[in-house]
Amino acid sequence: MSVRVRVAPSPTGDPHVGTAYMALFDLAFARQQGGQFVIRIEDTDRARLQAGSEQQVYDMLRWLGLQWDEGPDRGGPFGPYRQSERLDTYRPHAEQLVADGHAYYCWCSGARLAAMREEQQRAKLPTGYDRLCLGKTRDERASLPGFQEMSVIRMLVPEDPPLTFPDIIRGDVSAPRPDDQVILKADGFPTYHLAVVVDDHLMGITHVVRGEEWISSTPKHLLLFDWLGWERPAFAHMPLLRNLDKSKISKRKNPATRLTWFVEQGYLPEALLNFLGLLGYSLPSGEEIFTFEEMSATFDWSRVNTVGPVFDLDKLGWLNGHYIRELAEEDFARRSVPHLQRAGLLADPPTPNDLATLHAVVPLVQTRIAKLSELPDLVRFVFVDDFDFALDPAASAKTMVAEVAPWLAAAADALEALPDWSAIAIEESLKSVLVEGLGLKPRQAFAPVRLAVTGGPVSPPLYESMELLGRERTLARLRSAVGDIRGG
RNA sequence: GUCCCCAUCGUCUAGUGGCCUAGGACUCCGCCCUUUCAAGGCGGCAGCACGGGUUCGAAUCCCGUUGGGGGCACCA
Repeated sequence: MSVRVRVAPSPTGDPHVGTAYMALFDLAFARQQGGQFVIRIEDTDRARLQAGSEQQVYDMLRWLGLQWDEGPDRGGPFGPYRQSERLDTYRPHAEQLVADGHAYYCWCSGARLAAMREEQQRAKLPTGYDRLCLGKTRDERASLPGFQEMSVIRMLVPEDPPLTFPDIIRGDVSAPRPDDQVILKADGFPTYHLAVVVDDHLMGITHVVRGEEWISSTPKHLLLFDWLGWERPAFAHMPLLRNLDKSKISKRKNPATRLTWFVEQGYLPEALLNFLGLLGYSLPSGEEIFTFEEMSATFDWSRVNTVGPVFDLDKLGWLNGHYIRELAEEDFARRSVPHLQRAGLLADPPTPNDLATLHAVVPLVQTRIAKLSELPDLVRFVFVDDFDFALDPAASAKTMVAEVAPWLAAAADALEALPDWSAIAIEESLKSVLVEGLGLKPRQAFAPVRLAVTGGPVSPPLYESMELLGRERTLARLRSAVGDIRGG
């Protein structure tokens, strides 16, 4: 039997990094086994549904290069792949379970259930449905308090349900005894528990890969598989990604939860994918920088950890810097464009002139950033004309003191007379004037020059920057700095 | 509260009873390179939560304690 795995996101907002994490492991396994990877959209919660979210899921997985074989957008032999389009599929199974005595109708109102739960918690009892509706007809129930017209269907959990199961990652795992879980809601939609079991079976899913948070509801699923006479799939409960404080990764505590955030920040998809592969996992070779293909080729469930890894942005930044440095220059330039546009340094579409500037500046900055969003600050000086060293007030207060004015003036004079405007010529000229001529230390001499020309104490290499900037703009900035210092 | 899962440097991890005086990576710190900042090279700080067993031998196996996490919905 061919391996079939799925990722089953809920379209309730920005696509979650956890979805990508599961998808990566799903796909690594599926590709290695020559199996299929399926996307199923779990949109059974109408209240939390968000328009556009489903499309974002596709966009993000595609951005990461995680290609699926079947899904709502591309079809497949087991469709539809959107649960809202499979409503007719779930109800008969729920009704069958009622007919078989494994489930029952319940008319308890939300208010009654909430009150019951509160009572149980106050009395320090385990929470769970009290079976008020069990064995009653609608009419019998209607005369009791806390009744509502629309019924739900609940599982009738037996005294000794199966509580242990083999987990591919963890070995034999046991989980708590479930209560009489609702499987079909009053609005006719299935809950996750029914839908996941029915769909996983009908779609031929062989390995259920999901977060650790699902361990405790697995007995419900086991029961459903058994009642319906279906073979249980294998389960792999992945560790949960964590915030810095070790809690389950969440939007509130961690910006790195939304996949779109990584795009905005200028992380490269290959870096993020590599990083996710490093969380809770390692290659047999010990190699930390690897491609999806390398991960997939050696993939082994026994190498997946049971400990939830903290999502550490420092390491991602290092990896991202590595991948940025690996980029061909033109690729790097191309990927930089949106970030420069967002910063207002580039028009959309960019002018040919700006594009030429971009390509010229790329080699100067490629080793200097960890993510593409750091780019604008580094190259602003070459794109913007009305420029002024006071951009960095702290640095300029410290560096642009009265005694440096003559240095800058001397530098400007020398550069004005320079026959050949090249980085090498600029370097020689400046060194001879400032270091040999005025007897300054290089450090001393070049700090104000850098500040005047690039606007910051940190910049791409100075001579190359000046060459790129051109003689006129370089001289103008040096002279303007001299004027500013002398003018107070 | 209750049930379940988990426990190696700050973080990600290697480690499946002797190869461990616990290895690598990120971060941090130093040095080299250098006009700044990076990149790169070299080096350093830092860990088996604790207590009992089992064993000739335990980071590795067992029990307990402590700590952390997750579940306990007509959300997934």
